[in-house]
Amino acid sequence: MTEIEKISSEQLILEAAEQEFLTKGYDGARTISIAQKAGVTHAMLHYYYRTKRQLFECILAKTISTVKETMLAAMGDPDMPLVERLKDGIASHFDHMVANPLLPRFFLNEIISRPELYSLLYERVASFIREFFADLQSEADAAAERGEIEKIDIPMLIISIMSLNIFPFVAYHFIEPVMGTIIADREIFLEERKAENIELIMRRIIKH
Amino acid sequence: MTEIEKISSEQLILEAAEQEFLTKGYDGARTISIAQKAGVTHAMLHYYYRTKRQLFECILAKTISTVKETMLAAMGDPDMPLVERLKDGIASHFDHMVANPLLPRFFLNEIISRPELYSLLYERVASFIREFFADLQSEADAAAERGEIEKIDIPMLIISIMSLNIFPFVAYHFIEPVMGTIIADREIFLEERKAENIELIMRRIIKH
DNA sequence: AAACTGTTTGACAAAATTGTTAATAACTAT
DNA sequence: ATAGTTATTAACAATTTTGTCAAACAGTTT
Repeated sequence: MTEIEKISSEQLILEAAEQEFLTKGYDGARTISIAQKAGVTHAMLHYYYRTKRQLFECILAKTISTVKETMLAAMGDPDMPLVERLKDGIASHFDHMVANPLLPRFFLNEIISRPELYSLLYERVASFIREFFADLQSEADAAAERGEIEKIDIPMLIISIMSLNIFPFVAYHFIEPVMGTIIADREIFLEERKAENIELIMRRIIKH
Repeated sequence: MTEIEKISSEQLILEAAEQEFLTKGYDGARTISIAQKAGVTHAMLHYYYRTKRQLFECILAKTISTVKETMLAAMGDPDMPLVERLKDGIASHFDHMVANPLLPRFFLNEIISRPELYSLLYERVASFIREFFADLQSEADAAAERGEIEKIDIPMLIISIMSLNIFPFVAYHFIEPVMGTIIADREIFLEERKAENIELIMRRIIKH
Protein backbone atom coordinates (compact mmCIF):
# COMPACT_ATOMS: atom_id res chain seq x y z
CA MET A 1 0.00 0.00 0.00
CA THR A 2 1.67 3.19 -1.17
CA GLU A 3 1.69 6.48 0.67
CA ILE A 4 -1.46 7.84 -0.89
CA GLU A 5 -2.36 11.00 0.94
CA LYS A 6 -6.12 10.81 0.83
CA ILE A 7 -7.20 14.39 1.08
CA SER A 8 -10.72 14.83 2.34
CA SER A 9 -13.38 16.17 0.04
CA GLU A 10 -13.94 18.96 2.52
CA GLN A 11 -10.35 20.06 2.01
CA LEU A 12 -10.47 19.57 -1.77
CA ILE A 13 -13.51 21.79 -1.96
CA LEU A 14 -11.85 24.44 0.14
CA GLU A 15 -8.80 24.52 -2.12
CA ALA A 16 -10.88 24.59 -5.28
CA ALA A 17 -12.99 27.37 -3.79
CA GLU A 18 -9.92 29.39 -2.98
CA GLN A 19 -8.72 29.22 -6.55
CA GLU A 20 -12.16 30.01 -7.96
CA PHE A 21 -12.92 32.92 -5.65
CA LEU A 22 -9.46 34.44 -5.91
CA THR A 23 -9.44 34.41 -9.68
CA LYS A 24 -13.09 35.17 -10.41
CA GLY A 25 -14.39 36.97 -7.34
CA TYR A 26 -17.56 36.14 -5.46
CA ASP A 27 -19.95 37.09 -8.25
CA GLY A 28 -17.99 35.35 -10.95
CA ALA A 29 -17.41 32.16 -9.00
CA ARG A 30 -19.70 29.19 -9.69
CA THR A 31 -20.38 26.52 -7.11
CA ILE A 32 -20.55 23.90 -9.85
CA SER A 33 -17.17 24.98 -11.14
CA ILE A 34 -15.72 24.67 -7.66
CA ALA A 35 -17.18 21.20 -7.23
CA GLN A 36 -15.82 20.10 -10.58
CA LYS A 37 -12.35 21.34 -9.73
CA ALA A 38 -12.58 19.46 -6.45
CA GLY A 39 -13.77 16.37 -8.29
CA VAL A 40 -17.04 15.98 -6.39
CA THR A 41 -20.70 16.69 -7.02
CA HIS A 42 -21.85 20.12 -6.07
CA ALA A 43 -24.15 18.70 -3.43
CA MET A 44 -21.01 17.99 -1.43
CA LEU A 45 -20.24 21.65 -1.34
CA HIS A 46 -23.57 22.32 0.34
CA TYR A 47 -23.13 19.32 2.60
CA TYR A 48 -19.92 20.71 4.08
CA TYR A 49 -20.37 24.45 3.73
CA ARG A 50 -24.12 24.91 3.55
CA THR A 51 -24.12 27.87 1.14
CA LYS A 52 -21.87 29.56 -1.37
CA ARG A 53 -21.73 32.53 0.96
CA GLN A 54 -20.50 30.47 3.90
CA LEU A 55 -17.85 28.80 1.77
CA PHE A 56 -16.78 32.25 0.69
CA GLU A 57 -16.51 33.39 4.30
CA CYS A 58 -14.05 30.54 4.95
CA ILE A 59 -11.81 31.74 2.14
CA LEU A 60 -12.26 35.30 3.32
CA ALA A 61 -11.06 34.41 6.79
CA LYS A 62 -7.93 32.85 5.33
CA THR A 63 -7.15 35.87 3.19
CA ILE A 64 -7.74 38.29 6.02
CA SER A 65 -5.29 36.51 8.27
CA THR A 66 -2.75 36.44 5.44
CA VAL A 67 -3.22 40.15 4.92
CA LYS A 68 -2.68 40.74 8.62
CA GLU A 69 0.58 38.77 8.49
CA THR A 70 1.65 40.77 5.48
CA MET A 71 0.96 44.06 7.20
CA LEU A 72 2.85 42.98 10.28
CA ALA A 73 5.81 41.93 8.17
CA ALA A 74 5.66 45.23 6.33
CA MET A 75 5.96 47.14 9.57
CA GLY A 76 9.49 45.86 10.02
CA ASP A 77 11.53 45.75 13.17
CA PRO A 78 10.93 48.75 15.50
CA ASP A 79 14.42 48.37 16.90
CA MET A 80 16.17 48.98 13.61
CA PRO A 81 17.11 52.49 12.55
CA LEU A 82 14.43 54.05 10.35
CA VAL A 83 16.11 53.68 6.98
CA GLU A 84 17.02 50.03 7.56
CA ARG A 85 13.60 49.36 8.95
CA LEU A 86 12.00 50.78 5.82
CA LYS A 87 14.21 48.80 3.46
CA ASP A 88 13.45 45.68 5.40
CA GLY A 89 9.73 46.34 5.58
CA ILE A 90 9.43 47.02 1.87
CA ALA A 91 11.33 43.86 0.98
CA SER A 92 9.27 41.71 3.34
CA HIS A 93 6.05 43.17 2.07
CA PHE A 94 7.07 42.56 -1.52
CA ASP A 95 7.99 38.96 -0.72
CA HIS A 96 4.55 38.43 0.73
CA MET A 97 3.07 39.69 -2.53
CA VAL A 98 5.20 37.24 -4.47
CA ALA A 99 4.00 34.43 -2.23
CA ASN A 100 0.35 35.42 -2.61
CA PRO A 101 0.08 37.11 -5.98
CA LEU A 102 -3.70 36.72 -6.29
CA LEU A 103 -4.48 38.27 -2.94
CA PRO A 104 -4.17 41.98 -3.68
CA ARG A 105 -6.75 42.02 -6.44
CA PHE A 106 -9.10 39.81 -4.43
CA PHE A 107 -8.72 41.90 -1.33
CA LEU A 108 -9.23 45.19 -3.13
CA ASN A 109 -12.27 43.95 -4.98
CA GLU A 110 -14.08 41.80 -2.48
CA ILE A 111 -13.35 43.29 0.89
CA ILE A 112 -13.11 46.95 0.25
CA SER A 113 -16.19 47.15 -1.89
CA ARG A 114 -18.22 45.73 1.00
CA PRO A 115 -18.40 48.55 3.52
CA GLU A 116 -19.95 46.44 6.25
CA LEU A 117 -17.14 43.93 6.03
CA TYR A 118 -14.36 46.40 5.66
CA SER A 119 -15.32 48.82 8.40
CA LEU A 120 -15.52 45.88 10.77
CA LEU A 121 -12.08 44.72 9.79
CA TYR A 122 -10.69 48.21 9.95
CA GLU A 123 -11.96 49.02 13.44
CA ARG A 124 -9.83 46.21 14.79
CA VAL A 125 -6.56 47.50 13.41
CA ALA A 126 -7.23 51.23 13.34
CA SER A 127 -5.55 52.11 16.61
CA PHE A 128 -2.68 49.77 15.82
CA ILE A 129 -2.03 51.48 12.50
CA ARG A 130 -2.35 54.95 13.97
CA GLU A 131 0.22 54.03 16.58
CA PHE A 132 2.55 52.65 13.91
CA PHE A 133 2.20 55.79 11.83
CA ALA A 134 2.81 58.07 14.80
CA ASP A 135 5.83 56.03 15.82
CA LEU A 136 7.32 56.14 12.36
CA GLN A 137 6.51 59.81 11.94
CA SER A 138 8.32 60.84 15.11
CA GLU A 139 11.33 58.76 14.12
CA ALA A 140 11.28 60.36 10.71
CA ASP A 141 10.97 63.84 12.19
CA ALA A 142 13.90 63.19 14.51
CA ALA A 143 16.07 61.89 11.68
CA ALA A 144 15.14 64.86 9.53
CA GLU A 145 15.96 67.16 12.41
CA ARG A 146 19.42 65.61 12.56
CA GLY A 147 19.72 66.19 8.84
CA GLU A 148 19.98 62.49 8.03
CA ILE A 149 16.96 62.38 5.75
CA GLU A 150 14.47 64.66 4.08
CA LYS A 151 11.45 65.78 6.02
CA ILE A 152 8.81 63.28 5.04
CA ASP A 153 5.11 62.68 5.50
CA ILE A 154 4.70 59.07 6.63
CA PRO A 155 1.18 58.41 5.33
CA MET A 156 2.23 59.67 1.91
CA LEU A 157 5.31 57.50 2.00
CA ILE A 158 3.26 54.45 2.94
CA ILE A 159 0.91 55.06 0.04
CA SER A 160 3.91 55.25 -2.26
CA ILE A 161 5.30 51.99 -0.94
CA MET A 162 1.98 50.22 -1.23
CA SER A 163 1.46 51.54 -4.74
CA LEU A 164 4.85 50.33 -5.89
CA ASN A 165 4.68 46.97 -4.16
CA ILE A 166 1.08 46.03 -4.84
CA PHE A 167 0.27 47.41 -8.27
CA PRO A 168 2.50 45.08 -10.29
CA PHE A 169 0.52 42.14 -8.94
CA VAL A 170 -2.87 43.68 -9.50
CA ALA A 171 -1.87 44.54 -13.03
CA TYR A 172 0.41 41.66 -13.89
CA HIS A 173 -1.67 40.48 -16.83
CA PHE A 174 -1.59 43.99 -18.18
CA ILE A 175 2.08 44.55 -17.61
CA GLU A 176 3.28 41.23 -18.92
CA PRO A 177 2.50 41.57 -22.63
CA VAL A 178 3.40 45.25 -22.72
CA MET A 179 6.76 44.65 -21.10
CA GLY A 180 7.16 41.47 -23.09
CA THR A 181 10.80 40.59 -23.33
CA ILE A 182 11.67 42.37 -20.11
CA ILE A 183 9.48 40.03 -18.10
CA ALA A 184 10.49 36.90 -19.93
CA ASP A 185 11.73 35.48 -16.67
CA ARG A 186 9.27 36.19 -13.93
CA GLU A 187 11.69 35.40 -11.10
CA ILE A 188 14.27 37.85 -12.35
CA PHE A 189 11.72 40.53 -13.03
CA LEU A 190 10.33 40.30 -9.52
CA GLU A 191 13.77 40.57 -7.96
CA GLU A 192 14.54 43.62 -10.06
CA ARG A 193 11.20 45.11 -9.25
CA LYS A 194 11.73 44.70 -5.52
CA ALA A 195 15.14 46.36 -5.75
CA GLU A 196 13.68 49.16 -7.85
CA ASN A 197 10.94 49.88 -5.31
CA ILE A 198 13.45 50.10 -2.50
CA GLU A 199 15.67 52.34 -4.60
CA LEU A 200 12.77 54.66 -5.36
CA ILE A 201 11.81 55.06 -1.74
CA MET A 202 15.39 55.47 -0.58
CA ARG A 203 16.03 58.20 -3.09
CA ARG A 204 12.87 59.90 -1.96
CA ILE A 205 14.00 60.17 1.65
CA ILE A 206 17.76 60.55 1.58
CA LYS A 207 19.12 64.05 1.49
CA HIS A 208 20.78 65.07 -1.76
CA MET B 1 -42.34 75.65 -22.42
CA THR B 2 -39.18 75.39 -20.35
CA GLU B 3 -35.90 74.03 -21.61
CA ILE B 4 -36.51 70.48 -20.49
CA GLU B 5 -33.83 68.33 -22.05
CA LYS B 6 -35.75 65.15 -22.61
CA ILE B 7 -33.05 62.54 -22.47
CA SER B 8 -33.90 59.42 -24.40
CA SER B 9 -34.39 56.16 -22.55
CA GLU B 10 -31.66 54.70 -24.68
CA GLN B 11 -29.24 57.25 -23.25
CA LEU B 12 -30.54 56.88 -19.69
CA ILE B 13 -29.96 53.15 -19.86
CA LEU B 14 -26.46 53.65 -21.17
CA GLU B 15 -25.58 55.98 -18.32
CA ALA B 16 -27.09 53.71 -15.69
CA ALA B 17 -25.26 50.77 -17.21
CA GLU B 18 -21.98 52.61 -17.07
CA GLN B 19 -22.39 53.28 -13.37
CA GLU B 20 -23.49 49.71 -12.65
CA PHE B 21 -20.78 48.00 -14.66
CA LEU B 22 -18.00 50.28 -13.46
CA THR B 23 -18.84 49.82 -9.80
CA LYS B 24 -19.91 46.16 -9.79
CA GLY B 25 -18.23 44.59 -12.79
CA TYR B 26 -19.94 42.46 -15.41
CA ASP B 27 -20.73 39.55 -13.11
CA GLY B 28 -22.00 41.73 -10.30
CA ALA B 29 -24.11 43.97 -12.49
CA ARG B 30 -27.86 43.27 -12.74
CA THR B 31 -29.92 44.27 -15.74
CA ILE B 32 -32.88 44.98 -13.47
CA SER B 33 -30.76 47.26 -11.34
CA ILE B 34 -29.64 49.13 -14.44
CA ALA B 35 -33.22 49.52 -15.63
CA GLN B 36 -34.31 50.80 -12.24
CA LYS B 37 -31.54 53.37 -12.15
CA ALA B 38 -32.57 54.48 -15.61
CA GLY B 39 -36.21 54.63 -14.52
CA VAL B 40 -37.55 52.22 -17.12
CA THR B 41 -38.68 48.62 -17.22
CA HIS B 42 -35.94 46.14 -17.93
CA ALA B 43 -37.61 45.12 -21.14
CA MET B 44 -36.43 48.46 -22.51
CA LEU B 45 -32.89 47.43 -21.94
CA HIS B 46 -33.37 44.44 -24.21
CA TYR B 47 -35.31 46.50 -26.72
CA TYR B 48 -32.40 48.86 -27.23
CA TYR B 49 -29.39 46.68 -26.49
CA ARG B 50 -30.63 43.16 -27.07
CA THR B 51 -28.57 41.47 -24.34
CA LYS B 52 -26.66 42.31 -21.20
CA ARG B 53 -23.50 41.35 -23.02
CA GLN B 54 -24.12 43.77 -25.87
CA LEU B 55 -24.90 46.58 -23.46
CA PHE B 56 -21.65 45.76 -21.72
CA GLU B 57 -19.77 45.94 -25.00
CA CYS B 58 -21.04 49.49 -25.48
CA ILE B 59 -19.63 50.53 -22.12
CA LEU B 60 -16.46 48.64 -22.88
CA ALA B 61 -15.98 50.55 -26.11
CA LYS B 62 -16.29 53.82 -24.22
CA THR B 63 -13.78 52.83 -21.57
CA ILE B 64 -11.30 51.55 -24.13
CA SER B 65 -11.34 54.82 -26.00
CA THR B 66 -10.91 56.70 -22.72
CA VAL B 67 -7.95 54.49 -21.85
CA LYS B 68 -6.43 55.19 -25.24
CA GLU B 69 -6.77 58.93 -24.67
CA THR B 70 -5.20 58.54 -21.24
CA MET B 71 -2.24 56.64 -22.63
CA LEU B 72 -1.73 59.19 -25.35
CA ALA B 73 -1.82 62.01 -22.82
CA ALA B 74 0.61 60.11 -20.62
CA MET B 75 3.10 59.91 -23.45
CA GLY B 76 3.58 63.63 -23.30
CA ASP B 77 5.05 65.90 -25.94
CA PRO B 78 7.91 64.29 -27.92
CA ASP B 79 9.39 67.73 -28.60
CA MET B 80 9.97 68.51 -24.96
CA PRO B 81 13.23 67.57 -23.29
CA LEU B 82 12.97 64.23 -21.51
CA VAL B 83 12.64 65.43 -17.93
CA GLU B 84 9.98 67.98 -18.78
CA ARG B 85 8.20 65.48 -20.94
CA LEU B 86 8.08 63.00 -18.07
CA LYS B 87 6.79 65.55 -15.56
CA ASP B 88 4.17 66.61 -18.03
CA GLY B 89 3.18 63.06 -18.90
CA ILE B 90 2.85 61.99 -15.27
CA ALA B 91 0.70 64.99 -14.42
CA SER B 92 -1.56 64.50 -17.42
CA HIS B 93 -1.95 60.83 -16.69
CA PHE B 94 -2.81 61.54 -13.08
CA ASP B 95 -5.39 64.13 -14.14
CA HIS B 96 -7.02 61.55 -16.34
CA MET B 97 -7.26 59.24 -13.34
CA VAL B 98 -8.91 61.99 -11.31
CA ALA B 99 -11.39 62.55 -14.11
CA ASN B 100 -12.19 58.83 -14.40
CA PRO B 101 -11.56 57.36 -10.97
CA LEU B 102 -13.59 54.20 -11.55
CA LEU B 103 -11.85 53.24 -14.74
CA PRO B 104 -8.63 51.68 -13.47
CA ARG B 105 -10.30 49.04 -11.36
CA PHE B 106 -12.83 48.27 -14.08
CA PHE B 107 -10.16 48.05 -16.73
CA LEU B 108 -7.89 45.84 -14.67
CA ASN B 109 -10.70 43.51 -13.68
CA GLU B 110 -12.83 43.25 -16.78
CA ILE B 111 -10.48 43.65 -19.68
CA ILE B 112 -7.33 42.01 -18.53
CA SER B 113 -9.01 38.96 -17.10
CA ARG B 114 -10.47 38.26 -20.51
CA PRO B 115 -7.54 37.12 -22.61
CA GLU B 116 -9.45 37.10 -25.87
CA LEU B 117 -10.47 40.70 -25.39
CA TYR B 118 -7.18 41.92 -24.12
CA SER B 119 -4.90 40.32 -26.65
CA LEU B 120 -7.06 41.82 -29.38
CA LEU B 121 -6.78 45.26 -27.83
CA TYR B 122 -3.09 44.85 -27.24
CA GLU B 123 -2.20 43.83 -30.78
CA ARG B 124 -3.46 47.17 -32.00
CA VAL B 125 -1.21 49.26 -29.79
CA ALA B 126 1.78 46.94 -29.38
CA SER B 127 3.95 48.41 -32.08
CA PHE B 128 2.98 51.91 -31.03
CA ILE B 129 4.05 51.26 -27.45
CA ARG B 130 7.27 49.57 -28.48
CA GLU B 131 8.13 52.58 -30.57
CA PHE B 132 7.37 54.92 -27.69
CA PHE B 133 9.52 52.89 -25.32
CA ALA B 134 12.40 52.75 -27.75
CA ASP B 135 12.17 56.46 -28.39
CA LEU B 136 12.17 57.26 -24.69
CA GLN B 137 14.94 54.80 -23.98
CA SER B 138 17.28 56.32 -26.53
CA GLU B 139 16.55 59.79 -25.21
CA ALA B 140 17.21 58.57 -21.69
CA ASP B 141 20.44 56.85 -22.74
CA ALA B 142 21.63 60.01 -24.44
CA ALA B 143 20.83 62.17 -21.42
CA ALA B 144 22.56 59.68 -19.15
CA GLU B 145 25.57 59.72 -21.47
CA ARG B 146 25.72 63.47 -21.09
CA GLY B 147 25.57 62.99 -17.33
CA GLU B 148 22.25 64.83 -16.99
CA ILE B 149 20.38 61.94 -15.44
CA GLU B 150 20.95 58.49 -14.04
CA LYS B 151 21.04 55.59 -16.44
CA ILE B 152 17.48 54.30 -16.37
CA ASP B 153 15.45 51.39 -17.68
CA ILE B 154 12.36 52.86 -19.32
CA PRO B 155 9.98 49.90 -18.91
CA MET B 156 10.80 49.80 -15.21
CA LEU B 157 10.27 53.52 -14.92
CA ILE B 158 6.92 53.27 -16.67
CA ILE B 159 5.81 50.54 -14.29
CA SER B 160 6.77 52.78 -11.39
CA ILE B 161 4.82 55.68 -12.79
CA MET B 162 1.76 53.55 -13.47
CA SER B 163 1.93 52.04 -10.00
CA LEU B 164 2.10 55.41 -8.32
CA ASN B 165 -0.55 57.05 -10.48
CA ILE B 166 -3.08 54.25 -10.70
CA PHE B 167 -2.95 52.44 -7.37
CA PRO B 168 -4.44 55.21 -5.24
CA PHE B 169 -7.59 55.02 -7.36
CA VAL B 170 -7.83 51.26 -7.34
CA ALA B 171 -7.39 51.28 -3.58
CA TYR B 172 -9.11 54.50 -2.64
CA HIS B 173 -11.68 52.83 -0.40
CA PHE B 174 -8.85 51.09 1.40
CA ILE B 175 -6.63 54.14 1.70
CA GLU B 176 -9.30 56.56 2.78
CA PRO B 177 -10.14 55.23 6.25
CA VAL B 178 -6.55 54.30 7.02
CA MET B 179 -5.28 57.72 6.10
CA GLY B 180 -8.31 59.30 7.70
CA THR B 181 -7.56 62.87 8.54
CA ILE B 182 -4.94 63.19 5.84
CA ILE B 183 -7.50 62.62 3.13
CA ALA B 184 -10.20 64.72 4.74
CA ASP B 185 -10.21 66.91 1.67
CA ARG B 186 -10.06 64.80 -1.43
CA GLU B 187 -9.13 67.64 -3.74
CA ILE B 188 -6.13 68.61 -1.67
CA PHE B 189 -5.03 65.04 -1.21
CA LEU B 190 -5.08 64.39 -4.92
CA GLU B 191 -3.03 67.48 -5.67
CA GLU B 192 -0.47 66.47 -3.09
CA ARG B 193 -0.44 62.95 -4.39
CA LYS B 194 0.21 64.11 -7.92
CA ALA B 195 3.11 66.28 -6.77
CA GLU B 196 4.48 63.43 -4.69
CA ASN B 197 4.46 61.03 -7.63
CA ILE B 198 6.35 63.50 -9.79
CA GLU B 199 8.81 64.13 -6.98
CA LEU B 200 9.43 60.41 -6.57
CA ILE B 201 10.15 59.85 -10.24
CA MET B 202 12.30 62.95 -10.54
CA ARG B 203 14.44 61.92 -7.61
CA ARG B 204 14.79 58.51 -9.18
CA ILE B 205 16.27 59.84 -12.39
CA ILE B 206 18.22 62.98 -11.46
CA LYS B 207 21.86 62.51 -10.64
CA HIS B 208 22.78 63.10 -7.02
C1' DA C 1 -59.39 60.29 -38.41
C1' DA C 2 -56.70 56.43 -40.25
C1' DA C 3 -52.52 54.41 -41.01
C1' DC C 4 -47.90 54.19 -39.75
C1' DT C 5 -43.82 54.34 -36.90
C1' DG C 6 -41.22 53.79 -32.98
C1' DT C 7 -41.68 53.35 -27.73
C1' DT C 8 -43.17 51.24 -23.49
C1' DT C 9 -45.09 47.94 -20.53
C1' DG C 10 -46.54 43.78 -17.93
C1' DA C 11 -46.78 39.27 -18.06
C1' DC C 12 -44.46 35.39 -19.29
C1' DA C 13 -40.74 31.98 -20.86
C1' DA C 14 -36.08 30.26 -20.65
C1' DA C 15 -31.86 29.65 -18.70
C1' DA C 16 -28.65 29.55 -15.23
C1' DT C 17 -27.50 29.02 -10.55
C1' DT C 18 -28.07 27.79 -5.95
C1' DG C 19 -29.97 24.86 -2.53
C1' DT C 20 -32.51 20.35 -0.78
C1' DT C 21 -33.63 15.62 -0.11
C1' DA C 22 -34.15 10.89 0.01
C1' DA C 23 -31.78 6.91 -1.18
C1' DT C 24 -27.42 4.62 -1.13
C1' DA C 25 -22.62 3.68 -0.31
C1' DA C 26 -18.62 3.51 2.60
C1' DC C 27 -16.61 3.33 6.71
C1' DT C 28 -16.25 2.42 12.02
C1' DA C 29 -16.89 0.37 16.20
C1' DT C 30 -19.01 -2.91 18.69
C1' DA D 1 -21.80 -9.56 10.84
C1' DT D 2 -24.41 -5.68 12.43
C1' DA D 3 -25.74 -1.33 13.94
C1' DG D 4 -24.56 3.26 13.56
C1' DT D 5 -22.38 7.05 11.67
C1' DT D 6 -20.57 9.80 8.00
C1' DA D 7 -19.96 10.57 3.06
C1' DT D 8 -21.80 10.67 -1.58
C1' DT D 9 -24.86 10.87 -5.30
C1' DA D 10 -28.62 11.76 -8.55
C1' DA D 11 -32.65 13.77 -9.08
C1' DC D 12 -35.32 17.51 -7.97
C1' DA D 13 -36.97 22.14 -6.13
C1' DA D 14 -36.39 27.06 -5.54
C1' DT D 15 -34.56 31.17 -6.73
C1' DT D 16 -32.50 34.48 -9.44
C1' DT D 17 -31.52 36.47 -13.63
C1' DT D 18 -31.88 37.11 -18.40
C1' DG D 19 -34.55 37.33 -22.42
C1' DT D 20 -39.18 37.45 -25.30
C1' DC D 21 -43.69 38.92 -26.85
C1' DA D 22 -48.05 40.60 -27.77
C1' DA D 23 -50.67 44.36 -26.64
C1' DA D 24 -51.08 49.17 -25.53
C1' DC D 25 -49.39 53.80 -26.14
C1' DA D 26 -47.63 58.10 -28.27
C1' DG D 27 -46.26 60.84 -31.87
C1' DT D 28 -46.37 61.76 -37.12
C1' DT D 29 -47.85 61.73 -41.67
C1' DT D 30 -51.32 61.39 -44.99
